[in-house]
Amino acid sequence: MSNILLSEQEQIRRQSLEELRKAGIDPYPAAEYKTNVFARQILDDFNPEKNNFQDVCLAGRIMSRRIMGNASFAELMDSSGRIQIYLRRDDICPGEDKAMYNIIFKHHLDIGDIIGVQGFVFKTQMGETTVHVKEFTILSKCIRPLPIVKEKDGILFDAVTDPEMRYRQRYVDLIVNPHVRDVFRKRTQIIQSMRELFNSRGYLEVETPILQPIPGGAAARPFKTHHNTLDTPLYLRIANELYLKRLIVGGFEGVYEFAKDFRNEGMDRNHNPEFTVMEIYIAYKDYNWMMNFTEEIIKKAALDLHGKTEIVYGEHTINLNPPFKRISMLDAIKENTGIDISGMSEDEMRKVCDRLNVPHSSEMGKGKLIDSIFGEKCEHHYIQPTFIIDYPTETSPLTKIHRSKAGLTERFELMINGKEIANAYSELNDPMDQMERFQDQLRLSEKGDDEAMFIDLDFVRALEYGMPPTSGMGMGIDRLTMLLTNQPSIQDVLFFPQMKPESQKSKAESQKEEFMDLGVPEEWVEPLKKLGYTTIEKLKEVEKAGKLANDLNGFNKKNKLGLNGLSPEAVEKWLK
RNA sequence: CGGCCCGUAGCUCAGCUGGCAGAGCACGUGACUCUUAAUCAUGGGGUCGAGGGUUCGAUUCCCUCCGGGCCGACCA
Repeated sequence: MSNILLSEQEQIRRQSLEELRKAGIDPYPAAEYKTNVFARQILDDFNPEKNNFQDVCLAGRIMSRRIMGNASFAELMDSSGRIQIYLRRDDICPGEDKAMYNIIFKHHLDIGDIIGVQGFVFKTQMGETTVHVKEFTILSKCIRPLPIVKEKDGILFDAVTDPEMRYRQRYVDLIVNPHVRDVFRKRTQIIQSMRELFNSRGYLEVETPILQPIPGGAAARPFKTHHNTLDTPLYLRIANELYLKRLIVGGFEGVYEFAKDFRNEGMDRNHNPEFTVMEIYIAYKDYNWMMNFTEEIIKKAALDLHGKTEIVYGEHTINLNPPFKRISMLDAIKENTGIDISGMSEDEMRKVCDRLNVPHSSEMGKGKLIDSIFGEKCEHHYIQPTFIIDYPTETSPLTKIHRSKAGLTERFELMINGKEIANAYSELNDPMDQMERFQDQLRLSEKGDDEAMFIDLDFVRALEYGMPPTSGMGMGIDRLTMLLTNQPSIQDVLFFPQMKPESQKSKAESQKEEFMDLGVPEEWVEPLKKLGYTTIEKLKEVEKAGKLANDLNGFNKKNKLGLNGLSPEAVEKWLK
């Protein structure tokens, strides 16, 4: 009875559903439907001279229909693509009873329904490879109208473009925008490509805690939650770095994890509160080795995806063929600003910041100032893949001190298209140095730096048992996927990007129970609301009960609700 | 958090200085046995995001709120 709040098209589809049931057809059958082919295989391999595909069975969603009296064409979309199907009344209904075609197919099937078809493949006069259907089976009825997207030669007409619909109802986006499915297939291919490489080297894929008592391994604000039984706070991980290094201490030589991390910070085209990072740690290696390995990972992913290392992103063509440019952070600053800041004091650096219009504040040390200059003046210039190496110690508390350059660490970030794709170190394995660095972080935190790292004493304890020299690297899978699939926003490479919750009802609308308290029968509440009486206040403003009763009875008749008529006296009682 | 923009039929979008809410596709009915953005005829479908204000009259002007986008700030 809630049907009256549905759109006309939804009501019609629900009626079709009932008609199917009345005709003895289950619109949601339970049985397995055995198919023997996908649309793509037919389109690729059908050859009229070979006369192949003469007994095919496939299943998919009806995406368009062209009915011409006693014959019809439609398009069926399965996971592999779209193929045209052809139905003739006298094939579907060989006997006297033509209902299966005339009634069921023509009137009770809609765009969006999922059906199975069995028949043979042929080419139409227009040369279109088509399945001539001898029998069809309804597999699932679609009772909500699908946005209609027409297609001609790969061009979409009236495509669904509203970002809100695309992200909130990704299932609709995936149905009507075929290229979207491709992006997500490629995302999985990228991960597979990396996993293959790591497994071929004998590295172990592992899982580490998402709920952590101390959110370590990065500088970021965490999501906080609470465990009832332990009565203790827990945090969603901002990184898995410290746990993976514990495993290296434990004796594994190479470990990696594709990890969901969570950061309670802003959202924009490059940031989502939850995101995926691949982190890998390999014993007895240093960051120089890791640069070579990173080149190999990126190159392989590009080749596995595109068969070449040259990719297009927006207006740029980017070449992912190694070797990538390597430049130290200080040289990068010199390259982009013409200023050599090496050996400068903190005060001198502040003057440089002022000259370059780089914002800075009093609690920033030399490291942060360098970081800031690089971020403002250099980072976005590195379109072609570039390793920025040797970062200041202050901003790299988990990284080994540089073997030869004072004040710096053995760290690199890989920049592509002006954005960080990967971050790696020669891992700090000196437990006493690590403890001091944590204490430095604590001092920063006390000064008000809310992104300073927490101290993880158990991690220091692990290092005290001895961690082999190790190099580790983290790579942003979402950003890498954006890059390799030419997508401008992180929302386009996440199936379900974070959105504000949809508000269900406007607060102004009165609840059903409030109307029923006034004596309105339950089944009349929705007709009342549909007529504009959305609140009990509006109902009480009504002066002529007779007219309202008349309106309601008229609505009842017009929409064929089949409700018992209302008397003016009954309506009069609601208004008191 | 700040600036700009958007929200009208299932979808894509028009709607001028305020005056009866529109188109294409989709949907209903009818015709049509090789169509392909099928075609032809015909019909129905709207809380103009929500609430308030100004006005004789608001989809249109003003305010508040909700949702979304872009840019910036902050943040990896």
